Amino acid sequence: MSATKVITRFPPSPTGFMHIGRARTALFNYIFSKQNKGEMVFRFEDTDTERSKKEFQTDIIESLQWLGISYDTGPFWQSQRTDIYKKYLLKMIDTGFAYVSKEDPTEADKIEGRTRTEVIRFKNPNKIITFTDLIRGEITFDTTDLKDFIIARSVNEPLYHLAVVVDDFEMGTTHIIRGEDGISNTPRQILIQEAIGATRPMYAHLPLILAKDKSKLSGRHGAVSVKEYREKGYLPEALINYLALLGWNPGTEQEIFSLDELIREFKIERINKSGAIFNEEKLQWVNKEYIKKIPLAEQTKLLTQWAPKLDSLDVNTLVKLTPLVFERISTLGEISQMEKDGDFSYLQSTPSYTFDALLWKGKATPEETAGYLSKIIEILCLISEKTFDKNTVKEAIWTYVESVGRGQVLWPMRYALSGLEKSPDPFILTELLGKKETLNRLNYARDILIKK
RNA sequence: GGCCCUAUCGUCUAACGGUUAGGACAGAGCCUUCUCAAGGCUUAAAUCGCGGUUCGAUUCCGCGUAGGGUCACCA
Repeated sequence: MSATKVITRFPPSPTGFMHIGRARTALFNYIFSKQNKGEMVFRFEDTDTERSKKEFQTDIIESLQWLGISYDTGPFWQSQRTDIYKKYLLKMIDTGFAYVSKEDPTEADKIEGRTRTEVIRFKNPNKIITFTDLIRGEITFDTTDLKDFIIARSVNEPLYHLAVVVDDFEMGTTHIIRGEDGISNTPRQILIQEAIGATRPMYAHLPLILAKDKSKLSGRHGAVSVKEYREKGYLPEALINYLALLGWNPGTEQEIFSLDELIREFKIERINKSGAIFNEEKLQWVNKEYIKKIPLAEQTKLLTQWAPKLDSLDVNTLVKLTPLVFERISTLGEISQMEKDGDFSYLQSTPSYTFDALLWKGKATPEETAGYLSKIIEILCLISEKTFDKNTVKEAIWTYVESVGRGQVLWPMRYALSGLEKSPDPFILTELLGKKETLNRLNYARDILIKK
């Protein structure tokens, strides 16, 4: 065991919403630091003042919070650290590791009427760099290809590579865990490290999260931001769980992990090397696993939150309705969809329909069906209001139902109560509606059949 | 194109060099069932190709091929 404390970092640039790839990177950094009793630094890489937006900063911070990923130090803003970078730039120029280079104005400069013709370039020693990646092993580059790359526009305007290396050094970063797209940045950064006398951190490059077509996941592939998944009604625990499983597994058959379990089980060397396609169907399944585990009281709260119109129902009905809804959904957003589709309509108002919908598979005649309903009504009338629940109702009518055929009776009964092709079973419906309303609806249905 | 990375079912993946190549999601079928769910059972589905190394390659090596990443005065 090394005596050095593990320090990881999460350094987003606030140039876009927190997307799921970024969230997974944050997650792995978080898990790794936690399991090593280390710390995670959070900083905004906002040296690109043109593209950095406050809105994105807010979204990133909120997403992190929602996911339950905390940091120990920060946030820092690179835009507030120019003095520090300047110090290093000056020193690098002084020691010959960097130089001010005369440039022809770029196209962009010409268009925007700028006349600046100097930048700061890194004096490339043109050497072979080999570094060890915790996930991929040794990776070698010939830095000659990099030429004398630009590290700052001026001493007051540092660019990404310089700022990153200085920050990671100053902040004591021991492990850089980032996406695979960072591999090709590594040799440049190591060169700068060597120039400023920084120690080389450990590297771990995560496989990328891919879209269905195996390309890098981006906006054009539909939902990619944490925010969107939040709005669709995914639980943070589920998203975390799924993201952790993308590129990592414990080697056992366990698939459901709390954040604490992840911190316990995670082994960085068990991370895969190849990119993984983001599969929302599997995410849905994971989400369902978590939704099932929510305590009833909390589920009921979520129910009215996602289907506000249900708020008019009494608490008792809501509590009974909750499990019926939750066994049918995999995201909370589906509750809103159900409300929109009218799946709860029968609870708010008397359904209307025509007589033929009441006939079981169209096989029973209206007369027969009216007879079945009459019999059911007759039996239900005998049950006292106090004991009127799904079990009592079922016991009371079951013998009769069996004698004439389940579908013959139960279909019209259920349809009469809900007015829906698909709904919970007729017994729970009677309980939900209560004796009085149940009889009203059954009578209404029978009347329709008779009038026919 | 240069450089770098990667390659097991449709997808996520498991497999000290020796397994009937395992699991999960999705799919199909069956059971349960008045409907929709839920649940249970069953099933189909993969080692990119060619050479090596080895008694034996999914596993190690090489070469192909394919995919991806990266090549900014963005991060």
